[in-house]
Amino acid sequence: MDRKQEILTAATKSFSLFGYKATTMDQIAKIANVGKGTIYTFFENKEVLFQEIVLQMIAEMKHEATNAIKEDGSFQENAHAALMKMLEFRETHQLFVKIIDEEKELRTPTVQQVVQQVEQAIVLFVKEKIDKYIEKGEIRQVNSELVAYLLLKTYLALVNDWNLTHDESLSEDEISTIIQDTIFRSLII
Amino acid sequence: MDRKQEILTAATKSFSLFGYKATTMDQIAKIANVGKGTIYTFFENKEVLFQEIVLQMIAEMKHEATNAIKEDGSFQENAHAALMKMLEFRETHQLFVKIIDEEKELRTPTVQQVVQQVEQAIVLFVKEKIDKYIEKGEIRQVNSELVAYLLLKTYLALVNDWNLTHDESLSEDEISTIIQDTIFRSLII
DNA sequence: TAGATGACCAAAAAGGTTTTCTAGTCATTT
DNA sequence: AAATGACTAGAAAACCTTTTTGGTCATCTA
Repeated sequence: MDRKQEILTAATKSFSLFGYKATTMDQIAKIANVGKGTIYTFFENKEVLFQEIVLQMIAEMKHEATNAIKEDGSFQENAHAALMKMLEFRETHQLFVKIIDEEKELRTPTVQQVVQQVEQAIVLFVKEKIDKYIEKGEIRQVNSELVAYLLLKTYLALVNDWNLTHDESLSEDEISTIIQDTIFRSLII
Repeated sequence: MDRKQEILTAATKSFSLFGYKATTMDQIAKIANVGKGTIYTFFENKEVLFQEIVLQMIAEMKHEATNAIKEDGSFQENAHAALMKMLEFRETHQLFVKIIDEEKELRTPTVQQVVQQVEQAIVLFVKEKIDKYIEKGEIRQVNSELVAYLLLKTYLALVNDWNLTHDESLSEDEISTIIQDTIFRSLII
């Protein structure tokens, strides 16, 4: 495996496990079995390395979501499939959970910035999907950006915030059902 | 005006303006024109004084919301009226805005706790209203607590979070329209 | 001699200590 | 009997010291 990939893998592992702030460049170098200086021949600095990894994650999310969608499927079934994929994604990709946590707890400026980028990317992606279904005439003509924003915030509230005030987390089924029953349902003509 | 009310007024003013942490008991005493010791003859401590004020605010919110609702009105019009009242309320009662801000920024434990109480009170109130309309058969049989929770989180996202990533805040009309168009609409049979 | 390396440095963060501030008390006053 | 504000203990802020860490670059190695 080439050194750059070695470093990316090591950094992803460490960021996912310890977060941005608690991950040191020395640590990454050690895990990747390279000298620290080597990292800097591939990545300008820690922040850029982090951003590249997060960008990779966003690409993967898009990929997974896109895969879950059937080109000729109805809005209802595709929305459901994509949502379920995103609920799964969360479980396998700890990085997503970790950075949202760190943004809330530690307030690391870099992380805050990156979380914003992620949110923006997700909203844009979802907005485009909504727009497509509006064009198709399958769903109502709504402010697609606002709806996309609302979907993201709802998702995060149910997935991350609910268990802060309640003993047990919501199951994927409960989350899926409530979103289906409210926002998705309201869109269908 | 009696001393207790004088103190409550002064404290409300100071908490609304500076938040919980930045308000000192000396300050409240000075504004209220009483000796600091006097505060402690009416209120056990700073925390209790704060809670009493917030409890008062919750009562007022309930009062306003209840007033906005017509006993024989449809779900649609009452939901809209109550939502508009809450959007107004926010403008006049800076305390609500302030404590939600302080909970996010400063993480003062007392404030965190109190915000939780407020949220719980609101969710319960909204849940009961939803249940009433389910009974009436005007809206679908949904998990009313979850929907109430979702409404609150949506409200807060649109009112507080949107402008963190966008140049201009959403207008009351935009907020009202989107909530109406999504969550409220999905409930109606 | 091109690419990798880790000792090195400046700057930031953590840790520890002193000073200031403030919630809450209570002896004195009204 | 009720109100007060000087007082205190403990919390928070400010300050200084030490350690850590991101980033560099002279040296090494293949």
